[in-house]
Amino acid sequence: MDRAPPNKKPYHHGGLREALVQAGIDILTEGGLSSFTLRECARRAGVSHAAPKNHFPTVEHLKAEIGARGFEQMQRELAAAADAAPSPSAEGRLLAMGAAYVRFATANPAAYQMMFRDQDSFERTPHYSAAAEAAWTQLEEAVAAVIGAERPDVEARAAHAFALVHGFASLIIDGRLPPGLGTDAVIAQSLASLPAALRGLGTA
Amino acid sequence: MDRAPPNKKPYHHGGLREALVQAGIDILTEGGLSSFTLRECARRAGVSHAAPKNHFPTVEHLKAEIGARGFEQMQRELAAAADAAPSPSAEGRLLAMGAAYVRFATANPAAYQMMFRDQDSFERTPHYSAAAEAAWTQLEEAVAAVIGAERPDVEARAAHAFALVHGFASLIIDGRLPPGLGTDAVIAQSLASLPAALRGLGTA
DNA sequence: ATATTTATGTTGACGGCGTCAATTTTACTG
DNA sequence: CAGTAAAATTGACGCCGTCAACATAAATAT
Repeated sequence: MDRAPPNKKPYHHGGLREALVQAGIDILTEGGLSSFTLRECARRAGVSHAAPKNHFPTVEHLKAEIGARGFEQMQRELAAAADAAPSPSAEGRLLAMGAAYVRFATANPAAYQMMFRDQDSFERTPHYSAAAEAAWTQLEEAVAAVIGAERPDVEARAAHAFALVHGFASLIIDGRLPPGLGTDAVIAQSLASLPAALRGLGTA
Repeated sequence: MDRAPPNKKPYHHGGLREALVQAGIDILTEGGLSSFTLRECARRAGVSHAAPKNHFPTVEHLKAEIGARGFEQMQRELAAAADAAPSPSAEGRLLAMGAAYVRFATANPAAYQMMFRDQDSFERTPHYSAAAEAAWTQLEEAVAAVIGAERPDVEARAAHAFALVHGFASLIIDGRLPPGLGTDAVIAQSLASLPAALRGLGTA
């Protein structure tokens, strides 16, 4: 009857694929990107070092799956933040999303790195591609709501917004910002300039 | 007489430390971050795999040195770009530096990654720290020239500018921008909003 | 000049990694 | 109840970074 997650273990393990993903997320949370290892994922899942092969052809496929989950989780948090924005205007929603974006990245630094850093491997799986694309669409729509969807440069303006929040997130995660400059206040101040910057450009 | 680089080889190798750094840069240029290996650096320098130990206690120290060179090179290019700016105003210089920043990162993606990505290792050497700090100071001064050095939020505004260019650079390097959005024109358009954004905030 | 000390490199080993091939165990299916 | 296919184990391979022991060559001291 039951196939994947229930208490019954239909196969040898019963849900190794899912267990590997969860183990990987735990490892990232506990020890950061450098402690992530395929063999350690297997250990935590209680299987031998070669067992993952049946569910993920290479370690990059597992990383891609974890990255996809990260995009999905972030998308949920951004949507919630937009709905909970103090001002329900398009601007208010965009600013709330921007703040939530940086908050997600700094709260889950290793997962965020797994989402964005190609280490090289372009083993982008369909799931990863879809999740990343959905997150991009979410951002693009929020920008379009601010500047008007008919604007021919909506994509370019979305890229601007994306670069700003991703830049802050990356710099904070890598510790490359002088102390005191990665705070919510500083970021909120920078985000405040975003609507004007988005609107003021590209109409030329 | 001659000690370090000349044709004479006073020691066993004569300049292994420098040769390792250069080999590392070559590897990054040719094969990207994932092909960088301490043993491969040693191979290219023509020494055994353990020889680097005498010059760099760990591979992270070598990475830090290469990262430091990257910061120094970038700083030179930014200064040259500012001096060659079409408009010699503070704004013109800042915009030229921003464009040069993204250009450097995309032209040397692996070196840029080595400069910024901590892989974890906080083996920051004095040289690395000094070079990174100098680059930050350069940016801060350019921002101060635009908005006025007496502004109490110069650092925070510099962080804003830093995040924007670093965000673009990172997204492009990691291939996370939809095709066509990493072009010079799009970036120039975003940079154009920077002076107004920097000035318009934080005076409150 | 010779001896000693120090710096530099080599060799070989260690454990950990990702991947693969061969094999065994378990579940599904006709 | 077969027979097949899926899932997992074992053991090996070649890499990697690091270390300890040893060898060599340069600098220094006597």
